[in-house]
Amino acid sequence: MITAGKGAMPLYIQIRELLIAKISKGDWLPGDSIPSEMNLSQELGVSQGTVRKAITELVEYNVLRRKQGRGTFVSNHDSQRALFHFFHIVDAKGHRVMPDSKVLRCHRRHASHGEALKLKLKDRADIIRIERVRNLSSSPTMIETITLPGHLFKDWDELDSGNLPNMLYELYEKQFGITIHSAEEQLRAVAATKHDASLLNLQAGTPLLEIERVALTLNKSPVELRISRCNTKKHHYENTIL
Amino acid sequence: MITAGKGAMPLYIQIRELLIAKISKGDWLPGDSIPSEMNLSQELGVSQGTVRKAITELVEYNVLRRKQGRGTFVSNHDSQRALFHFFHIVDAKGHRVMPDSKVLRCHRRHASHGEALKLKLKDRADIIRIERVRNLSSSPTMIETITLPGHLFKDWDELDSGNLPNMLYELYEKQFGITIHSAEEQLRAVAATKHDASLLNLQAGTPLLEIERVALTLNKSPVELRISRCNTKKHHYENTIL
DNA sequence: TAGTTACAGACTTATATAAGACTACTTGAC
DNA sequence: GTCAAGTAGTCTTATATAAGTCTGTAACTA
Repeated sequence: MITAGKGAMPLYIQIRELLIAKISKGDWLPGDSIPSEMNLSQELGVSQGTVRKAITELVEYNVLRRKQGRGTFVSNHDSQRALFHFFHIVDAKGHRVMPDSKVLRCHRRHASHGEALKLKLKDRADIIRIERVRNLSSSPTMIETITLPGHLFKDWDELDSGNLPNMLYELYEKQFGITIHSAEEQLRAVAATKHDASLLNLQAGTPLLEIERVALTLNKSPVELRISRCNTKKHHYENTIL
Repeated sequence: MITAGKGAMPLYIQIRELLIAKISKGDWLPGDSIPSEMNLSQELGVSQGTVRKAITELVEYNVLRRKQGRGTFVSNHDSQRALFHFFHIVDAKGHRVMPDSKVLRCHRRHASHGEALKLKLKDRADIIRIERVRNLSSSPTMIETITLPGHLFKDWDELDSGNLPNMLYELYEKQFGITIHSAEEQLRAVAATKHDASLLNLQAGTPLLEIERVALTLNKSPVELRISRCNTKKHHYENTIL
């Protein structure tokens, strides 16, 4: 409940947490508009400015999106957002390229110890494994190995695995109600294996950029482990430090 | 001048730009406190809340730093900030390690075409070139090649080049009045040259992570080009996407 | 009549101000 | 030295007004 007074959390923080809870719980779905600042303020017994401050912080975290004159909306994963926010590989000129994807395999397995650790699962838990090659500027450039906790993607097997969409986060959201909100990436340089080499048309031993990403929901629980191995001859990973 | 009324920019944006100008111009130096919100509001003829909103945005950009009960300060580069904000190499456990550095060479040259382009200089402009090896967890892990525009670092040669400080951004700020505020990085996987290999105790051809960074001031003008080649056997580059 | 434009009103977020609460440092009494 | 009050800073909340967006209806045109 919202409480005011000495020693209590500031109102706007209580309200921010309340809004997060509503979204995590699924009361408000991605793409939906939330009640107006005025409505919320009356409902919660605080002023519009206080609700506004709470909302502002969530807009900064990319949880909400405001449109003046229209309302405030829960962020969703259109492919634009996925491309601009989560995809950091660009071409030599620094332009973002929409990748396309060819799925090589898609099957269920047991998690290895390392996978279980990174996804916070029990050892040998049920997982889904996807392997695909991605073309950038129409040449094969990345090999992705994606690991998903089986229990979060129950009806996965009903999908046409040969024809998965290009941007998976949109799929997670629409089909499984799971919204990826943030991610932690580790980057390393590795040597291409023979397998890598044949898929990417290069020689074994060629240096590849390996990106290991754990994608998280709003409440920080891991949902996807993705290992990408990229040929950085004509593309590179771009990061801006602000 | 601050102007209100129809068609004018919002007050808080005008004030934000004014504050940025003051800082860029050097009226307020890194580490200094700026006038209080109340003083500024009186001086500028707006309310405290409006000044506050302008300041808030600059705090989010890491330009200013607030301390409740004390004041608002221009951000400066203590080595902590450099380490946490600009240094993304961590050990296998994800812990930040303070690197140490050994300078190999430090001399003046003419800029190559590529360097001039990235630093927005004229071809063959005067530059300073620093090469150093950095140890992480007491083993040689990175080779850095740093390029600085000569005209911005006039008295550089008076420094003891064999004994440069570990965190250069602090030096730029204190000795030359240049504050690094943001940076753009490009990451690639490359093969170690013989030279790399001998410095890092590994075999030629070993994959290295190459980080090419252009560091910028508050008004986006490039100040440093830094190419780091890292052995990612025991360390990796960490990036969080929010 | 059917279709289109103009405009008013309702509802939304955005901006600006003011007042009091909280926090850290300083000063002075003891 | 220690403690308490004072001072000067930021932080929180509330209120009022501006500006943007959509919808329905009245007026106008073909």
